[in-house]
Amino acid sequence: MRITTWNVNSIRQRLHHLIAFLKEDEPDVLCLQEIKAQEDSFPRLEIEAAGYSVEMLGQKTFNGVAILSKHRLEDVRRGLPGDDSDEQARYLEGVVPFGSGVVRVASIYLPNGNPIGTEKYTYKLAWMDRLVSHARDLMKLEEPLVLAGDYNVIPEPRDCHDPLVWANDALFLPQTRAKFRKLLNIGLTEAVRATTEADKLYTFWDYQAGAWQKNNGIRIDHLLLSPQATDKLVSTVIHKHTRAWEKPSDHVPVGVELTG
DNA sequence: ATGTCGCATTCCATGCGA
Repeated sequence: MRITTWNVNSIRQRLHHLIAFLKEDEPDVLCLQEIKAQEDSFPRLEIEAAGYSVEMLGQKTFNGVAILSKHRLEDVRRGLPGDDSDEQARYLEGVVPFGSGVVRVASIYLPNGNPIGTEKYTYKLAWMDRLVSHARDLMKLEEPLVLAGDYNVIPEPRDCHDPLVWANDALFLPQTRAKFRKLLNIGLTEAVRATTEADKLYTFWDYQAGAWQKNNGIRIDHLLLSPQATDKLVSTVIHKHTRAWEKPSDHVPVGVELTG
């Protein structure tokens, strides 16, 4: 069973890439972020024609998350608990069959938080607190769990091309990284780091300043696994080649394979 | 060199978010 996450930066602009990726990689579950669409403009029929069911939480213009799955999602949760006034579409969760049971999967689009010193960064930190709280609740279920998405967090200096460039950025501030470590400290395992110690592994390259050509990237798309999922972890993959496609997303897909 | 995208409106140019 393979579960993959991809920030597509507009589902409508990226539909052909998305269909191409589904056909070449055939993930069982694909979590999407930044679909930038609501239900009425989401290309549901094309995706269903490729053999995937669709659950989504959309929003006009910005944000928006979805989960595509070969098997229909059950027990779907739309939105991150903890703040009923939060209207940004950044969290979607559900379960799919896995072995003799299920795996619970979430598609996460964690706030960017820039510029620091503004309400945007306050919102990011508060959102991370809510994610920690909800993840604690999910851990009590003691089931395979994969929290996948664009975390907008560079976990360590080796996860970016030049740490000095990112020193005062919301993606890399000590306070941001500390909150990310809270997720790990409640017992979640970051899948890519569980399978490799390599540096220069990136999942995002800015459109600007020739970042892709210079391999000036950052690793901000992550899959966090509960112990029950980590026990089944076989491998991870960063689908870097998609960044070289014509008119690409600035993020590439990242996937895990679990046995069973 | 504050350099590129995608979206929406103020609508063929500009502001916002990333």
